[in-house]
Amino acid sequence: MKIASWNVNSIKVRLPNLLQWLDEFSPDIVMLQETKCVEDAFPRLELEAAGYHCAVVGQKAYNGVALLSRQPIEEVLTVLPGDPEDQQARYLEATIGDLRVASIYLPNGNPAPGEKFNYKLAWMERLQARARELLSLEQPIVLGGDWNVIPEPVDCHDPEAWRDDALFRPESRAAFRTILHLGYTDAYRALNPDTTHAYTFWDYQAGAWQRDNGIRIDHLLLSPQAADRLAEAGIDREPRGRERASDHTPVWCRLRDR
DNA sequence: ATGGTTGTTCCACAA
Repeated sequence: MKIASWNVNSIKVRLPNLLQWLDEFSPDIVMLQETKCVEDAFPRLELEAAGYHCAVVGQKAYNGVALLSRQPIEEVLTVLPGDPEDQQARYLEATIGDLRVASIYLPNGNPAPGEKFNYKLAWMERLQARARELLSLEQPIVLGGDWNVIPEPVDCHDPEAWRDDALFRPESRAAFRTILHLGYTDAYRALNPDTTHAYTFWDYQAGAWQRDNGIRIDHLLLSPQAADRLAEAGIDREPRGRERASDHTPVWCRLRDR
């Protein structure tokens, strides 16, 4: 069972890249972020033709997350609980087979400090509460997505350049650790404890890709029942080097069948 | 320190 997460930065622009990658990589489940379209504009027919069920939550122009799955998608939750005022399409949770999965697009939070940073931290509090609730299911869970958090200095090319950024500030990193400490496992880091230059995002600007000036901000967090089945984890850099690439590349893991 | 890029939308904003 291959599970991947990819911030595609517009599903409309990236559909050819996505279809090519689905064909080559053949994941069973994909969490998508920054689809940047309303539900009705999501290219459901093309993805179904490629063999995937779709669940989508979207809004105009910004945000938007989706789940793709070879198996049917059930018991869908389209909002992160905890704030009825929050209108941003950033969370989609569902049951697929014996798994509970979520596609997460965590707020960027810049500039920090400020309102956007406050929103990020409040959103992380809500996510932590939901992550704790989910653990009581005692089920394999995968919380995957663009977490917009650089967990450790080793997860960026130049820590000094990111020091005051919302993705690397102590508050963001602490909130991420708090979720890990509930009992979740960072799939990539668990199986690649010493790997450096393992990035999932390279800015479009200033030749960041060519200079490998990247950051690791896309993560798959596993509940204990999922971590027990973790067989492989990696980052597929190939899509980032293609024509019309997203600024993110997919992160993935493989869980053993039970 | 600055500027560099991409996407969506409407003449900026988000990343």
